[in-house]
Amino acid sequence: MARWEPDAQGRLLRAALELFAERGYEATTTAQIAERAGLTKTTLFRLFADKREIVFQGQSRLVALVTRGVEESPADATASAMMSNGLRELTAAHTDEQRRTGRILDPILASNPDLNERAISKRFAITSALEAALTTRQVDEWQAGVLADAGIRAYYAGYAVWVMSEASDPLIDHVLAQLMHFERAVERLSTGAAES
Amino acid sequence: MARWEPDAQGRLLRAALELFAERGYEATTTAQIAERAGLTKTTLFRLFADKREIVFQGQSRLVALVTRGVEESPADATASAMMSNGLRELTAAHTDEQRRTGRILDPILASNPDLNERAISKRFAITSALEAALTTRQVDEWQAGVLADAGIRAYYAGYAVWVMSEASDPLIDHVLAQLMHFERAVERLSTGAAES
DNA sequence: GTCTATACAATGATAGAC
DNA sequence: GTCTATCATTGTATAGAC
Repeated sequence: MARWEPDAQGRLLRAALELFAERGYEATTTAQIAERAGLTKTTLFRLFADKREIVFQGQSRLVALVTRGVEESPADATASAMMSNGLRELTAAHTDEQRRTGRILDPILASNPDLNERAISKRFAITSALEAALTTRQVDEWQAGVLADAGIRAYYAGYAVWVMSEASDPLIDHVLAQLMHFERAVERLSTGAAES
Repeated sequence: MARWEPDAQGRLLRAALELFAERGYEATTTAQIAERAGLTKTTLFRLFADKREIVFQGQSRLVALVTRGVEESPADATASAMMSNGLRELTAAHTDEQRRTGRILDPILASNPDLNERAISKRFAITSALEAALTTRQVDEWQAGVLADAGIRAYYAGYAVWVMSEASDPLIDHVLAQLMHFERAVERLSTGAAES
């Protein structure tokens, strides 16, 4: 069936993670990654748009997931409930293996400005997708923006706790815990808004 | 006094804007930009970290400005008021000439993925600076995050209207108009939160 | 339909001369 | 502070092998 070893993308990802951990992101060339994966540079760049995408490919599907979570919400759902459904869909995509990968990957992402920039860009893409999905469901534009910012903020904050946690508690619990902080913040802002 | 023509950075910026407008960002090489500015590629890369920074250098100082606006707020200011002060400082930095530049630059930024990514990164840096400044002033972390997200959202939305406006109305007016939308959104969220 | 070989343009770094 | 020169690396383009 397969004339070549299967799962070229996965092999490239694993090779990249190994090399980045060994010698750092910048000191690793795309040729070295390809070689360790048993491929060539040409193939690497056919499968990934650029060097950074090797490590972020997984996050690209999150955009579609958060959108679907909102779209599949019942017709009478509140704006907040639709946002939560988007997050639920996001978190459902995270396996225990991703938690292990995250523990290796996250320090690498933080260590390099190029990877950091791409990470920020991905976060923005997910936020924009959530915002657009809410707007499509007739949520007021500013409300959609605030809910999207807060929801993705909760998602990232919850993820940071989850990825470092020893227990096998599900990601969604951490994200929902963060969302409660958001609701408290909104309460305090609305009562305090008149003062200023 | 000056053995070379002064304002190398400004000359490079103007040369870059001209060339980007003429033939696009990708079709312009750093050597061409340097040549039109009467310099060489080496000098360009000593003055700017990379090709994109030629066009974003101006935004880097905004990080310091928003921080200062919060820091200089009176001791009894509310969290919202400190955030507004940060925005006030940001908007004060925008001249009428920047509005003209923005009309040329913004379409270029939107047209190229690399520039877009850098723009998102700058927005995140400004947001993080505002958030950190509020936290330093003892604002609760989640409240600081929500206020920073919303404040910078208002700043960008206000900027988008201002840059296209024919009248010579100040930027701060547009930003404050956006902030009122935020306050209304908070009101509606706090009353509706119990439903879900 | 996936991979390889080769050649190539552009970014960005570096070293030494003026 | 700028220049010339050279260099490694990213990323593209093409043509062909299995």
